[in-house]
Amino acid sequence: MAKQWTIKEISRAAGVSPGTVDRVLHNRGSVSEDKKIRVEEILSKVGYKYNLHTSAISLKKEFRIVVCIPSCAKGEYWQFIRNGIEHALVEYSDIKISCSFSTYNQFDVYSCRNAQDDILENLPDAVILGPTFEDETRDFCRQLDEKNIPYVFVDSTIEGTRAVGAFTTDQPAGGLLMAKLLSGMLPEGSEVAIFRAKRIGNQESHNSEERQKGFYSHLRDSGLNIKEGHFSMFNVGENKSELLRFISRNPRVRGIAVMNSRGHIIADILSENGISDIKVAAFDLTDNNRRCLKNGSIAFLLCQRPEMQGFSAVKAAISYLLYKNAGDSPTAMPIDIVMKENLDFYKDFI
Amino acid sequence: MAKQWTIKEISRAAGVSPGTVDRVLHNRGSVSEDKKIRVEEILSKVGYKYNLHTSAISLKKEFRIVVCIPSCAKGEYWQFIRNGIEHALVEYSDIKISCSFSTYNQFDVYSCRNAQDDILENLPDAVILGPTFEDETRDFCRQLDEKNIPYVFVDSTIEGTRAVGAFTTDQPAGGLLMAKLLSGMLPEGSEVAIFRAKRIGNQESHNSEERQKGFYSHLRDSGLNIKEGHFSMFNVGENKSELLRFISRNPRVRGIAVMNSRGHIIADILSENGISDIKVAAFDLTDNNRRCLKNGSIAFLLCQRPEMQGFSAVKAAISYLLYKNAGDSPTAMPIDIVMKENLDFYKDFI
DNA sequence: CTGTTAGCGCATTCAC
DNA sequence: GTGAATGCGCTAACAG
Repeated sequence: MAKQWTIKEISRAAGVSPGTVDRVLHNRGSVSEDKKIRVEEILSKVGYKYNLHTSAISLKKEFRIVVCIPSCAKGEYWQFIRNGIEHALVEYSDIKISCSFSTYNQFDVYSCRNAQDDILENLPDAVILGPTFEDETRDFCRQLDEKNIPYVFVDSTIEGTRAVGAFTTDQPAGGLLMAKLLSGMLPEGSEVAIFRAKRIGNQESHNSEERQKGFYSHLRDSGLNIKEGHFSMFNVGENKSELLRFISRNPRVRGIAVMNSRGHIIADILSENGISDIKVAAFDLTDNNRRCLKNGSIAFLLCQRPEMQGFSAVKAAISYLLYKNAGDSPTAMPIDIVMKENLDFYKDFI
Repeated sequence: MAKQWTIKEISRAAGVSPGTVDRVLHNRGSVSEDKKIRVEEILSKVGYKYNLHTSAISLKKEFRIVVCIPSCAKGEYWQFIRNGIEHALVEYSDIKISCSFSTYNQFDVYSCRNAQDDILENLPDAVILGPTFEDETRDFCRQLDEKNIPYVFVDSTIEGTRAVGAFTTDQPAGGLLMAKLLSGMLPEGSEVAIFRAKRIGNQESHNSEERQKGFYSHLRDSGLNIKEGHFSMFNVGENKSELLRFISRNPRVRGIAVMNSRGHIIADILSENGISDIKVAAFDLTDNNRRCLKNGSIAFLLCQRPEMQGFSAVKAAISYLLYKNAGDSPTAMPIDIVMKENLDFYKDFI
């Protein structure tokens, strides 16, 4: 048990007042060079560690954090990130933060710009950012930089920005893992198919693309034959006929890898049509995917700890706001493999 | 954002002093019935929530927690539980707790009894318990109950005790998952083998047994042929010849499931002897297993979040010590499936 | 530049 | 039975 030093003790040891130590700690200036050095020496010698909570109670200011992420229905991916954020707000409820959400439609650039503009008008103390549109987000970050507003990424990060934290998944690694797992559980001589969502406009989902790269990088060597299919996330009606046609044209396909969280769309069609010899894999433990995992129509899911991302993002924001601690490189979340047999244990965790 | 009510505000609303509110909060008595009711009404109406940290700073008492777990080498399972505990102590360093470790040899009942006796002499405020020997631990818990010392389980729990928290894994589920995953990745017509550690004396590891039950429960239906093998965790020299003999006698075995964390012992022998067509699976992400996963000699591991167990145990102990919050039923950790491809992301997480 | 001090939310002691 | 006062570690405003 390392002893916890207090500011008062430090000040005594340095022969200065607590106020001076506080000034040194916060780089508030107005401290003579020699005293500053003396204090800093002791500080590092005893390994002084801030007390997040006691310092927070004496803080008058209320920090305003705004979260800019896609809106989504209950039980979908972004909802779990949101849960993690809200969990953190409870965990850190002694720290005076007000948090508001500025959500946008992830398929509509304009709604995203609107959300970002709102934030720039409000000038919060920090923002948590779930990026969907690369260019817009990069632009937004530049403006936040100008205004000295710190931001933290969840889900994925945008290169060339100066975030104070980022909690993401290595998407190519996810794709590769999916390729290996799925191909490993198919009978010899099978083919795999990769399924991607058709998107409105030409905006292609960045995460899906990255995953697909990883997926192909594994199967390039294995010599397995890969087919490509598409489905719609909106015009669900047409999916059935299209999928059945795909299957009849590619009778040796025994595994379908869905590059986003909509595996349940494929899985439901298959099980409704009594097709049980094709294994489906997808990403994220959404409510729908959970259901399909349970009834066996999805073989496994790869999950990226959305709650933990949200939780960590809030923690990182607070740590920066209070102590200017910026996280170094992005933190890659574990990629959890969830199957019917361990599904029940992935619940409510951060 | 739900507003956080303070004791002072509550007292104003109830027309009493802060001291009175505190007395009803802590059931300290010396409060007239009518005031008590008035305060409790407001308390529940506004959903008053303790502030763990601010209440801790004003607490004079230093809580003494002692951790009674098996000792182990660096990079082994119990070490990670310990890491989680130490992580929590840092996270909650604003709360005055002193934590000491009373470790025992997990293969020696006497050392366990000694560790427990030490604790009973010291009379700490709470103990965190990693049970190995069932009878001894049950007895120990009974004595703690008598002395009103709360305890929290990590790793596994003992039936019929009154722990204020337990963070464990569903071992049969782990065994079942291993059976499914391993058998699913073997070529048709293969056999699987289950390997268990020979133990000193007749004390059999409870966890291994539970896992084995789960393992068999899956394969009973699948009709797969299961062989049984043994290895020594101590007399490692004899393992090689024994394993090679086993393999030559059972030439169709293509998968070996090791029911504890010593998969690396089997994996190393196999790879040293150029045997690469047998997949090994085991439990826990120990340093040795990590190495084998990396070099491909282990196919996958099932892991039970030891750091999180340790972390949660400390949190539960604190929550009980401060507010008498006892966790309801044991909390089952997720069972993480770790393979070469997602290995790198399972590091340093709680 | 520097020391002093009030006050954050809470627990506790001490008068009344 | 009850309220007022004090102190925990820390920040910030203020006086010197």
